[in-house]
Amino acid sequence: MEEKKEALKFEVKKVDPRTGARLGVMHLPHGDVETPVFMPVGTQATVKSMTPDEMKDMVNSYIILSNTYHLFLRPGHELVKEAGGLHKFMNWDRNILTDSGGFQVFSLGALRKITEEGVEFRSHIDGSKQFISPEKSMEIQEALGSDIMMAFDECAPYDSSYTYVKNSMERTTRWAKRCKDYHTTTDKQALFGIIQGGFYKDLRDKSLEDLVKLDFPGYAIGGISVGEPKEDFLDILRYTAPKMPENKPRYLMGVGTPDYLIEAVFAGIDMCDCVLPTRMARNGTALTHHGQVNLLNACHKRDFSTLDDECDCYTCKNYSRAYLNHLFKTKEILGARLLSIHNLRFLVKLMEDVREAIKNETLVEFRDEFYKKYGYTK
RNA sequence: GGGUAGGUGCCCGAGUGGCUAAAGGGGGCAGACUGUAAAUCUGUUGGCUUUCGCCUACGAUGGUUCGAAUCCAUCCCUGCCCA
Repeated sequence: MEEKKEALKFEVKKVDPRTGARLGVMHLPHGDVETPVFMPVGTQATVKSMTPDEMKDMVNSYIILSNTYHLFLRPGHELVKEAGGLHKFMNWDRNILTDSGGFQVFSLGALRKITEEGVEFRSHIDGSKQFISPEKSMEIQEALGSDIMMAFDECAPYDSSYTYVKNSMERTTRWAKRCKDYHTTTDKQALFGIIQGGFYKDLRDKSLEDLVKLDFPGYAIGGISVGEPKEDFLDILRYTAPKMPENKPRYLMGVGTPDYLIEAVFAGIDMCDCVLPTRMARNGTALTHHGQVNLLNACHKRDFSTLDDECDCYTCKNYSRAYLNHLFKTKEILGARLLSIHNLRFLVKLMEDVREAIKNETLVEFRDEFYKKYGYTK
């Protein structure tokens, strides 16, 4: 019997004997992606302020995210399809992972109503009534033509009760089944399931168990990094990640800061994404090897030194903190661009270094040294 | 020279007897940002005392009043119009 060709083939190249961290590679329709990987976010078919060439040449990114809900509203998934798909539309020929719109169920809280059938939204743009079901999310993501699609889920708020999270998680699992039933072109696009269950371990177990039965080519942890204390985040991460199928990519959604990324890798996570580097960049804050640096602070006015002496990015090689300070003070858009280049490169490079450390079995030393320099107390 | 409008905290500007250390912007200083409703949002911005409080402050000086940025007088300065 010949096995049907699948969009995603995942290889675990090595598991760090001391930590369980994994080194791997995802073979995808638009090229290979080495893991662990940080995926920049380009919600509206653009990583804000960055051209695709810059994402390749300056950031060295092989996969980025985009968003179902936002592209559904504008310009509309039909239009993107008409343009030849999302890759062609935005001129990005490497991989794209699309989020399902599930996060918007959470972030647009006041504007939606959840039922078994799906979620009714009020558009944040014009207030118009919109409806997204699991099937609709699949239809949109198929029209976009992303390489990895996410199942339509509900991301419950941090303060949700056990009963609420239980019902929500069970519905998310039913929705995942509906997504899988709808999505048949598995040779072109891989569909990942999303584990929910909030901060209740038995619910995480149940979610994982039921999703694994559905046999997705990859699994994500959703519903954390929603404003909880770090201990709670680490607790659920360390509890859930190691139980996820070993032969499939493990994706931690919505993370983030350098310490969260490193902790995720320690827990056996292969993929992370976050808006943080680009958003912080636009707001004037840089991630550096010596901690966060707010370029708007007065202390940089006459600081002609480089932003991060250990960074290899275009910004660090060519501009001073004083110049960046000036650009942000004057609200020049180049400031946002230069810091976006830096922050994105910083996190992508962090994962490159992490992969190297796993290869060399020096991950623990790498983490300790990184934390010490960054100023984390650990 | 005549007329007229006005002088408020770093800047612009509201306030026309007590609720005013004085709205709102801007600027300054700092903080937040984690599957993007974010080039956004929040705090703070006279001095001393880090509670109560006291002092200084709305062009200057003097006055009316229990009480004045707000009313009166004089003076100084600025914009505009006419000569």
